[in-house]
Amino acid sequence: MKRTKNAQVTIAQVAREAGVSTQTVSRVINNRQELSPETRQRVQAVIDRMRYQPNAIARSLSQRRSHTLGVAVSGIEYYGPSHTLIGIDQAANRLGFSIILNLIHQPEDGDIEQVFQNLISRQVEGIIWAVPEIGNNRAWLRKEVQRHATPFIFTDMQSEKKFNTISVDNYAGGKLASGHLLSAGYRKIGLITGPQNWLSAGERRRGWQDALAAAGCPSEARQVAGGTWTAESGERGLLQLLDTFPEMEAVFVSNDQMAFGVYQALARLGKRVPEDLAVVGFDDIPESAYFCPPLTTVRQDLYEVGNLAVQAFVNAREAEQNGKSSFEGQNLVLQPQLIVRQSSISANRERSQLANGVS
Amino acid sequence: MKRTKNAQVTIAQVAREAGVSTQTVSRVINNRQELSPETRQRVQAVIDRMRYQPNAIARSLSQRRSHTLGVAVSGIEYYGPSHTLIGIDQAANRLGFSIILNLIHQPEDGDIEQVFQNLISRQVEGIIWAVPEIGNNRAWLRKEVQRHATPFIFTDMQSEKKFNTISVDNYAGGKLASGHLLSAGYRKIGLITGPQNWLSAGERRRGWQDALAAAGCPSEARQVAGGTWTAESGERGLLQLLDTFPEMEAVFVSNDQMAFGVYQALARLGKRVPEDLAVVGFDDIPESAYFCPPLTTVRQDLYEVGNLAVQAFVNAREAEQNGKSSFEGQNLVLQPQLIVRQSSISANRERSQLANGVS
DNA sequence: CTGAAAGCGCTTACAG
DNA sequence: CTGAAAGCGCTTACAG
Repeated sequence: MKRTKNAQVTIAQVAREAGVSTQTVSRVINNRQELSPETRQRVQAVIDRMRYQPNAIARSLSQRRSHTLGVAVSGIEYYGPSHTLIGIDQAANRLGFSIILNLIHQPEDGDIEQVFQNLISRQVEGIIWAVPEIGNNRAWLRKEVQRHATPFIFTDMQSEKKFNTISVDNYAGGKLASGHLLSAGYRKIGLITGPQNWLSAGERRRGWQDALAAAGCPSEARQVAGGTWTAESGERGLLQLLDTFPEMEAVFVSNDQMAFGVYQALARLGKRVPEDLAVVGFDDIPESAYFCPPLTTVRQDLYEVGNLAVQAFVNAREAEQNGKSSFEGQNLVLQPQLIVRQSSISANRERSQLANGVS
Repeated sequence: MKRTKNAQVTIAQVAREAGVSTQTVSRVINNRQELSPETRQRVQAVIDRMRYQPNAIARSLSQRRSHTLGVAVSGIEYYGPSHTLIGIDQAANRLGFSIILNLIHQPEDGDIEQVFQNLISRQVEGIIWAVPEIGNNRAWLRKEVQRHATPFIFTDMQSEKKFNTISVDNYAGGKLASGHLLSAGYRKIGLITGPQNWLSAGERRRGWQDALAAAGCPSEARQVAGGTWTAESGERGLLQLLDTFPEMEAVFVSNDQMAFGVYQALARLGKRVPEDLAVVGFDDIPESAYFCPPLTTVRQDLYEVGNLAVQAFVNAREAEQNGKSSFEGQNLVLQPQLIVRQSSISANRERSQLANGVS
């Protein structure tokens, strides 16, 4: 009586029970056409009665197709990566692929190698690498990718001919944010960056720099504070800038969470946004519309990045199967979008002198 | 020249190349002891040269072990679920398990069934179900779980003898939050809830209700506003309460994101926290320490829930293997922790009359 | 210490 | 329309 539980029912058992061969059962579960309706029905009945579930692993082995996609992601506790993952998951499901997930905690480390090998040995049909390019944690990976036939899609990587990349144009985003402040009349614009070695952080910084340069505004080192994406670091960054760049009129903060920290620090000091300091963020997290005042920011559709990554996988796969001569990667760059709210629009355009403490 | 890429190298090819049998190669890659050092070395050299990677699928089939864990999660865009997932991932990695991920978008729907079947057919060795119990989306699941031998761990579910559950005591959390406000001297305490049909939302509400009842305070319907976990709904909830419960002195908001919305709405109205309204949240998201003023909230260690879920899987598995007579589930309940910050402590304890608009 | 044989649970040509 | 045989790439007893 103990065993109400399924010991695995196999195709052979079903075949015996139904009085047919195993490949007839196989034809039923795979919905092949060359089958008499009666046989199909009879076998199906047995399948249902025995609650037969085909073993996907056995199927994978004989078909040499795992119906599986390897996904490596970092930082799913943040808004962006979690949405990319959601996009990947939904698109993969639509195509009937399961996802083998690997969260990368320290992209700088050698566990990159282990994750990659594990995915390969599990015979994933493709790999999506949604891990920020930090420093050169990918030196090893690049070589390996070219050695394997498995389609490999990079997210968050500089476009590069030999690879498949889907990314958001962070440089353009940085320019957009800074250009907006410039055209609103601000000239003394500070910057709070993301972690030094993240590619996206660097690109946003470059965008800021070039926009300011193009407008003939200075962009000196003292106008820049280094953050780590957290609200806390935003707060620290602002305090630092208030010290090194007291004449600051506006600040481009490299993500919304840090912008939140900036808001809090300003509130504590009795300063107002945007009258005392205009603020622009990056990401457009859901909360930013509810900041007080609502935050001007740069929206990037990371969910779409996930979808496109899966699409790129499909494309790469087909190319591979059609024996495309050389493995040419495709590079897709999404343009971010400026969302203007009140944090960057001082109604009367009289920028107060933050330096003088007039609040 | 085209094909620099690996066509799959098999154990047979390695064996032939090394002049040994396949099971000798198998012994090398599995690090078995009964092997002469020379043979091992020679075979290893061939493995390295040919870049042989064992096929995990073939191995799974013959071993009848997938080294795989099925994980279903909802809402990874939120703080809690994403941290649970991180906890699961890390613990699983330590044990050498890969994760097959399924994001559940509409827990109410029948896709529950499909996800479950898919996981089973992929021969996962266990399933962690980190999907909130909403309505009775699990009626079907419960039956199915008992039919299969695969260990099944529920997160976010009411403790129940027959199942393995790991959860946070949301009821206690609600009591903690409300009790704190009561002992700070507040009597007129409002509530903004999470979505009606989420178990955790209901539990927090029950905690609030019982705490108030125990203190002899009213907890009428007009003191409650329904939210949906988002900042936007928090804002709406507050406005509603201001209308239906104007004498309100304090409010327990069922998560920090909604509390954030409450802050913003109050700021817009020129009201101050906690002088005009004391606020307590739930979750302790990283930002809440940077709210202005810092938010009193209830911390739950969802990362730990993930870790414990994996541990519970290991335990259930061992029990199963040792043929424990009946499948007795284990129920683990984590206690949340009150984090007191400034949003609930009015220095001079003079509660202003929000109703009168004296701010 | 090493190998020949069988088997894991399916599918894929190939016959008929 | 249906089945006997071989094979996917490993591991597991079993010999020796």
